[in-house]
Amino acid sequence: MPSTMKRIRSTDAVELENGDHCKLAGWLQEVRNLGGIAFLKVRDRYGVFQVVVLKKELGDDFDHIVNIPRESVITVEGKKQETDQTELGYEILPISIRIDSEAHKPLPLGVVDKVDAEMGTRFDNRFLDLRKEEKRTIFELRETLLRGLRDFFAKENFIEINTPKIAAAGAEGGATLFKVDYYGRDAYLAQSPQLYKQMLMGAGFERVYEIAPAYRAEDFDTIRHTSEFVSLDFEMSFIDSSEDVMDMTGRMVEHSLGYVVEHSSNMLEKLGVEIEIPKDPIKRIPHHECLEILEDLGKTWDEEPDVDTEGEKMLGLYVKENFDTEFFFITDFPSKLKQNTFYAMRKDDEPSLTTYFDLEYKGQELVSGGQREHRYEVLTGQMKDLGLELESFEHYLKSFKYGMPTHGGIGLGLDRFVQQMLDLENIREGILFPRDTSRLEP
RNA sequence: GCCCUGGUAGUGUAGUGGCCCAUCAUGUGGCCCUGUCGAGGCCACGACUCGGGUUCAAAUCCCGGCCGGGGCGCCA
Repeated sequence: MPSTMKRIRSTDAVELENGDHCKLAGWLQEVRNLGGIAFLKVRDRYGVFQVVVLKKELGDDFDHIVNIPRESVITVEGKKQETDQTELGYEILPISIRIDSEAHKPLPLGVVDKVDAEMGTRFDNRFLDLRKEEKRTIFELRETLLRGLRDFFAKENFIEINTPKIAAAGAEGGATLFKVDYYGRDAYLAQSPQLYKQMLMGAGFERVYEIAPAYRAEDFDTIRHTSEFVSLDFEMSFIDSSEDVMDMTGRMVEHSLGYVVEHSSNMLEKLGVEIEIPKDPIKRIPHHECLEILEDLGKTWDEEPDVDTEGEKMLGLYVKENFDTEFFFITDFPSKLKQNTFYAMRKDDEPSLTTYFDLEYKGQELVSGGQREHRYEVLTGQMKDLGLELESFEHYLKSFKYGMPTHGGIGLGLDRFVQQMLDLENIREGILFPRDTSRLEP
């Protein structure tokens, strides 16, 4: 019978003396039955340990043990025996084996099968999919990245905030919002914390950041969009220009990626990923120069020239080849392209341009940000030009009437950050339970 | 929203008018095997997304439904 001995991790058993008794537990990954001897491969979060059972010692129990279905949860108590024939350098000679949870057969998705599964099958059985080490490693690394980001913001004296995810109106005009029933009233899931961040600048918080879900009811079907994603937003006051925001953004990326490399190099090795930490300052290329570069590269446009998806990829390769970096800012977005972003500040000396920028990472948009318009009259003017009803923004606009500092900030797609950092083919790989146009469960 | 593409055993696939009561692998079940680690050997089990149509004949062609994958627009 299992004793009251405490269960230890597979990797902690490495430290035990040869012959020590211990208790380990995990999922029975596979049984290698050779007839008179069988090897059980048991997996916990940290590794895979081996249990050796002999038929001549166990008799009928042997047949029972080797027939435990794969992926059942078992607890093994026994003696540690060192060996150079297993990955962890030891194996367990069991005294008792307890089945805590017998797995049904067949598995809807093999954990260590030699055949791949399609994404649909994998996400329908995500808990099984995540039993694979490389899938779980993605989320260990995602957590390290988050820790690195929070570490940066703490050092820079930002306050982590939480703003409402249900609101009466959308933050930005034109965006597609999910409608919900709020005690009989129409309400919408937040697609950005933008307006709240700005109101907190008016409240005197000076530096805030939020890491929270955002919702977009757009009909996209791509490898870089989901309907629910985690948005990292920061906002800072008393800036001189959007240069201050870009500088902060660059150092944020530099610090967080450096943090991942410093704390999780073993995990990166498991995935075979090498991370480039951007050199500060990150290269800035004005939007109009991007278009010139693209033209030189032979790109043509059917309509108004812009940095479209193809252009982003081309520019990503261009900076990689010419400047040996995976990062660059596209700056000075034309006002025409940012028309819906009513809070974007236009350049005083060149109103056809905004202070807005994107940060591109490996040829994909990662960050969007800039200096916000803090002058009440200018802001409301831009909103009127867009045809917005000022009344529905009453609470937002009020915060601009009684002392609003200059400010700016960014929004970063955390899932995209993970995707690009780890070279994941699809953004969904870095999301535990993704939501897209067709998937609402699990 | 527009465009492309797909749906065959639990899983992944081959087959694109008759050679198919459907290939291979993996899995599952059984038997053999005392050092396996992509274990090996032998045997067995298990499938054409749904509805309609064309045809002597449909997994295969056509129409529609349902469910996926991807591109663009847009965006993080």
